[in-house]
Amino acid sequence: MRRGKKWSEEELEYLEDKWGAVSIKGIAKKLNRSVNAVKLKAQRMGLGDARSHFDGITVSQLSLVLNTHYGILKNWIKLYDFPARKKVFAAENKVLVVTYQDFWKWAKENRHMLDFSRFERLSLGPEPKWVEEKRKADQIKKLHVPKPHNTPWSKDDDEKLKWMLNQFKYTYPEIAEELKRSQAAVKRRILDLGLKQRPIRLPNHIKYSPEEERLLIDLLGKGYCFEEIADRLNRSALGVRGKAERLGYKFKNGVPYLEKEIG
DNA sequence: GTGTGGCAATATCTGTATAG
DNA sequence: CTATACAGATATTGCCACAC
Repeated sequence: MRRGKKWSEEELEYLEDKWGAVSIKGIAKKLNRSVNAVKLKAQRMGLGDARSHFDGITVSQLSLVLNTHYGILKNWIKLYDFPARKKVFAAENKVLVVTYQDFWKWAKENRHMLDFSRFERLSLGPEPKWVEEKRKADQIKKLHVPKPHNTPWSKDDDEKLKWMLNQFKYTYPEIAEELKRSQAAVKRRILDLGLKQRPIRLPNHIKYSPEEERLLIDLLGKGYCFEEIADRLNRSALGVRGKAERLGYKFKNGVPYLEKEIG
């Protein structure tokens, strides 16, 4: 003869999902059961220790693994739906965490935001298949644009830029490669320095063949940088970017998407 | 159509600080 | 030592205009 309520499917699911993520007290309250009843059920389900059950990482630790900054992850949470949530471990403190599963799901959609060359493979658990190619793309990007983001322009950099412009024989790809920055960065710097000279333009009457368009779309989706795609198409990164726009792509923090696609 | 001009907006990064 | 907050500086991105 049982005295307790029978556990519904929904309740069991909830328990399994929140075990280790929400305090036992919280689960008990939500399910309108006693703390003991919840503990007992979890034990019988073989869920194990709530604390070690968590298959994820704190956001703070993740920022270290990714070799970025805590503030950047906070920005991703705020603006890009990074799937972090508050979790109570041992004490009262709530800490931002993300499960590996949630992380990889988000990472797939936002792969362009992540630089996989910054961390060793498998340091965040088993990696989905697409990661291998993205990491390769990121390593290639580093060859095109070796200077880390926000690297200040030195006097020498600026002088070299001016000198090259004054030769009136260098293109964006050539100047960017020499300065180890993206072509877009070079373009912006020319503007900021108030220079009147411009790199010589590449021919602008070469139509993209269907194969070229397909390659562009493919590489863009896989996360290759514009410089690499441009090299393969024998064009400029600026041009490839423009073509991507004409193909209907929009960009949000480097992540390409098509307007008509919903979700 | 294609590559690029121009510029506002914003992400990244550094540094400092606080609390547990 | 870990987790978090926040501000300032500036390098880079998003977007659309525009000349060929």
